[in-house]
Amino acid sequence: MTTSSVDQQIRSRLGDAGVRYTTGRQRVTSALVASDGPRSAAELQTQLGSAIPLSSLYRSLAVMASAGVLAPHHGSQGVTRYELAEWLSGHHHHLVCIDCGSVDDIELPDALEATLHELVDTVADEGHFVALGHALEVEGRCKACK
Amino acid sequence: MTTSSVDQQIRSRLGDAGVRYTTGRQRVTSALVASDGPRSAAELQTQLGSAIPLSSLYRSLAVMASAGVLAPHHGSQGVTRYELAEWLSGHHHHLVCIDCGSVDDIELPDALEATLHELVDTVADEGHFVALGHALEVEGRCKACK
DNA sequence: CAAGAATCGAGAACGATTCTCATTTTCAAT
DNA sequence: ATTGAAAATGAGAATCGTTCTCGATTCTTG
Ligand SMILES: [Mn+2]
Ligand SMILES: [Mn+2]
Ligand SMILES: [Zn+2]
Ligand SMILES: [Zn+2]
Repeated sequence: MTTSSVDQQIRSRLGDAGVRYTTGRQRVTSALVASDGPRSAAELQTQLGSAIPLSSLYRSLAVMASAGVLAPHHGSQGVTRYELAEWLSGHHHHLVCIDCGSVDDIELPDALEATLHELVDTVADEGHFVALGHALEVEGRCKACK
Repeated sequence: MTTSSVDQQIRSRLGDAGVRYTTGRQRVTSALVASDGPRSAAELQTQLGSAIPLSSLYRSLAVMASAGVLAPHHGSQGVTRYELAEWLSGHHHHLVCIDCGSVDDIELPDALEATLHELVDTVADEGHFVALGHALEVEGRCKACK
């Protein structure tokens, strides 16, 4: 996934939302495109070399999330990590480290994803609600904690 | 699931951990047994009629979680909700309301759960890690928000 | 070049959670 | 039953991720 194609889609979506795609927000995008999992404000600040003040970073993340460009992931210690929304990154799931809380993306083979989709729909039908999405978290240990 | 049988198992497990099963902790247990999803410290305090100070409640939750009796669930707004560990409550999954963040337990029919297990094991094998657990969150709207 | 809108940045404020420490309760040994 | 050690309690302070405030700055558009 190249930064530039994602950039175009984000620029367009933010434009529709009446929100500017400033250089700070573009930096957030490229940091997230380069990541293999969701990132917190603090992690992004490190990754970006302190180029953006925390208060601005938090605001950009909030703005981009409410425009549907980023998706939040709530982890341990009250830390929220953001990633590109699935319409930008593609649908995928997460491997969460039970020791340090880090999160890595995992993509299911198409056959398995299809199975999972059916499964979720069946569960929703039986529970008389509409499944608007699903998230499978596989719990294990990351390389650093193994 | 009766409170008393769970109580016995918890008493035993806490005993092994060298931790006392005080009346405050027993109240936490009965509140969680009566719940249909994970509960935060604040929610438990309300549910328990302010019978336990928040600082004690937080400590009991932490102690019981690190003894493996409770499991934390990290939700929006930095709120952590706890539920009985799966060896006490049985393995199950969650329906998370995308509007208010409330969480309800859902149990998969055995056939679906078996399918999901296989699926997770396959993914883990392919990613060269060990799946120690899994959590499926189905996203939808709760009755209150529908 | 304005003027208005949106954004920025520094610091204050907030809120969930954790920590501190003096007091109280529990448990085991006598 | 008494006692001393260990564990738990409770009130309040402290912490830390996050959000808010507001004056300064940057965009956009005519
Ligand atoms: Mn992801
Ligand atoms: Mn549950
Ligand atoms: Zn780890
Ligand atoms: Zn709801």
